[in-house]
Amino acid sequence: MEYPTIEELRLLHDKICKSLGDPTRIQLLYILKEQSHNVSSLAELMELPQPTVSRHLAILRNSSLVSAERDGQSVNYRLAYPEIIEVLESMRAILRESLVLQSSVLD
Amino acid sequence: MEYPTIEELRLLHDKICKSLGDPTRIQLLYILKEQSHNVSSLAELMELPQPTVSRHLAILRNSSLVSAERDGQSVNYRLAYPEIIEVLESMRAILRESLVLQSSVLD
DNA sequence: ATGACCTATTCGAATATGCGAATACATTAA
DNA sequence: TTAATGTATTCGCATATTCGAATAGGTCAT
Repeated sequence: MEYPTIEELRLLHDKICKSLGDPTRIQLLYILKEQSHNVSSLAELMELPQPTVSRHLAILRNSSLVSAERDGQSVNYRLAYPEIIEVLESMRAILRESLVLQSSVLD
Repeated sequence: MEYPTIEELRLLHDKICKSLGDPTRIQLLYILKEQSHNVSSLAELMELPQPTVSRHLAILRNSSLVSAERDGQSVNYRLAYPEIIEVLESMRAILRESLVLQSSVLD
């Protein structure tokens, strides 16, 4: 496992980590994990204004985490790299571990 | 694989993802992957002021990603969950894939 | 207790991020 | 072309985050 350069870490942060730095975007990824959706469908599912969803999708698109394909008037979004869900699941596992550890300290 | 609730995603974001949302903290994790360090050692390695490093370590500590153990006057920091490096490596793999894909589009 | 050393926290300013509202853009049908 | 539908972007504002500088807190030796 090579030690990444500072520049690469900065790129990693800019492109991926920063993208995951908002709960709405994480939720979008989990919804898209199940199936692809267009913008208005996502807006309805998440009960958020369409421009808000569109903005978040633009960030995810810029990070290459989702891909967009126009289908007539609407634009269909899907996960570009389903592996990102496994990444999030690994984080959830760490989170669970740490919470268990913390609660056991209280005993 | 269970579908996480919005509350859980929000917790995931607050505790883990937000912590990864800064390049300095990512670099700290990669340095600590090699071996544990105290604060001033990290500050010197990263060429950053001690308070800056201390602040970032506090955030990582609050996220349970690093653990601190006092050793006399200094405080030794180490990765609480080395798995976090694998998570970051998975993100780097996705990043590489997307960059390769983008460059091939240019051909 | 005092000084030396290491670490943590606070404060103010600068920057970044997210949101609502309005609007611009794109596509299709009539 | 015009209207309708769906999507993207812009503008201001509010909030959040980061950093440098200064300072406070903790530990140990004298």
